[in-house]
Amino acid sequence: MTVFEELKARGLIAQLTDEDEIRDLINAGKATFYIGFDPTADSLHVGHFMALCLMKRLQMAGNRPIALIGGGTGMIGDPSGRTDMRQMMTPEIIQHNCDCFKKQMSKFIDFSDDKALMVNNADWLLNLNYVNLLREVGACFSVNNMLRAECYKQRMERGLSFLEFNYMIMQSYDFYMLYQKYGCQMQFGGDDQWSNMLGGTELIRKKLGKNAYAMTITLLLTSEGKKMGKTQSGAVWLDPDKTSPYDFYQYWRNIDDADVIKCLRMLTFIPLEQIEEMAKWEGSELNHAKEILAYELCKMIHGEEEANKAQATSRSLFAAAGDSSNMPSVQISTEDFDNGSIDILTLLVKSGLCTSKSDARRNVEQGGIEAGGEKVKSFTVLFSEKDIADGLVLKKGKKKFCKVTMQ
RNA sequence: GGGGGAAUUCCCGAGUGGCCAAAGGGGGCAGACUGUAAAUCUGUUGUCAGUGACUUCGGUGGUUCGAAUCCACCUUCCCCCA
Repeated sequence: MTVFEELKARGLIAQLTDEDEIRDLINAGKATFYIGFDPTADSLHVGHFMALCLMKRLQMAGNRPIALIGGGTGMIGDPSGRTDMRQMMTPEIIQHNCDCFKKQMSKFIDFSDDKALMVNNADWLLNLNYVNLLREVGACFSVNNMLRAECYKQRMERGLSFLEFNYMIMQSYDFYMLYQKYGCQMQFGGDDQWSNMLGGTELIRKKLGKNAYAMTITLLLTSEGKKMGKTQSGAVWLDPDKTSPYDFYQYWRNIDDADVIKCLRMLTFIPLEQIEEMAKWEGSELNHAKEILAYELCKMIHGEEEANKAQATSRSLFAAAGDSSNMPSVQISTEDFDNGSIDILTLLVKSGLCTSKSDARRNVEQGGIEAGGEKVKSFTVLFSEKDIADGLVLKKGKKKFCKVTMQ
């Protein structure tokens, strides 16, 4: 199976400018392509992961990826897929985020011997001269067309600043530069990037008279049409300090039945034949597929060791056997005790399971709290240092655990 | 540059002097049922020393016994005209 066929079979491809050309280029394994990443946070998240996977798959087929960090475009902010204006970020934050991205990506993509490149568009965007830029590429963009683009249309109702309107031009300019500097013929990205990417291929055609191609990856949506990788508390991060390997594992372990197979196909490197086997599983059997998904992804991001730990912890907590050594934990010190004891509400807040004492009280009242395997019946229950010395396991609801230990 | 409108709790959105910690919906959390799923039903959803107190309705002042609600100024956003 060729790379292209595989991408297609996995359902990764959303739109392409020219299917035949792109297929031949990437199957030949000699192409240079790029994917851009805007430094909107100090860690990559699940949304970026799809793009990283695509890079890896293509790299394994011999192609050369360029990871473009948007140090320059980040100064503007992409309006695509947004209903409100992005908050402007300071140059310092952007720089910091760029550095973080770099670190995470190097773990995943092989950048040795120029097998992949990492460049920052700040290198050329920040020094652009306004009038020169307008004269150089301004004539190649039709405002009429731009306004027709889906990503701007959505914003016509709520307002779009000139700053953000220029984002497409900056991104197109990137492609134009990369084409000239590195012979980069293709740009890949999320499906919400489609119009920005077309801007680039158009620009290259108009300025250089050359063909360049664009392909978008299917956005990973849940069966309910929401973006995957978002939780109530925000994105699911790849940085273990922001989303612990255990939480990362649990996110996938708890995924909807309807989404498991899709995720296995799109996110893992498990051979398609095996995935098709799993697709036949039904009912509670699917639970096993979820475990596989969670383990595989955890292994890819955090390494085999962490994946094993996360799985062991998860199994032990839910199967009530094995060790609890890797569940989320907090340490408290003697100072947290009042007269040698600490109450359950304080403990719940300290553990991070509850956001406030009111919240903790409500959870206790509703019977949602267990401590050391026993349901907490009253919010006045006290614990001594001795109770906690060996590690007290708190449980909120069915799935949230935290082990409290003494410092 | 001129004119008009808006800002309410996590989000949407009601509230136009006391009955407002603020309707309704969404989301979240918890309980029941389950497969660590979905759907459904129930409860809950500002904080704290919980039958009470305290802080919240863009900001700052003011009127009033009493303000999310009235007045002034400011900030931000949207719409129409140029």
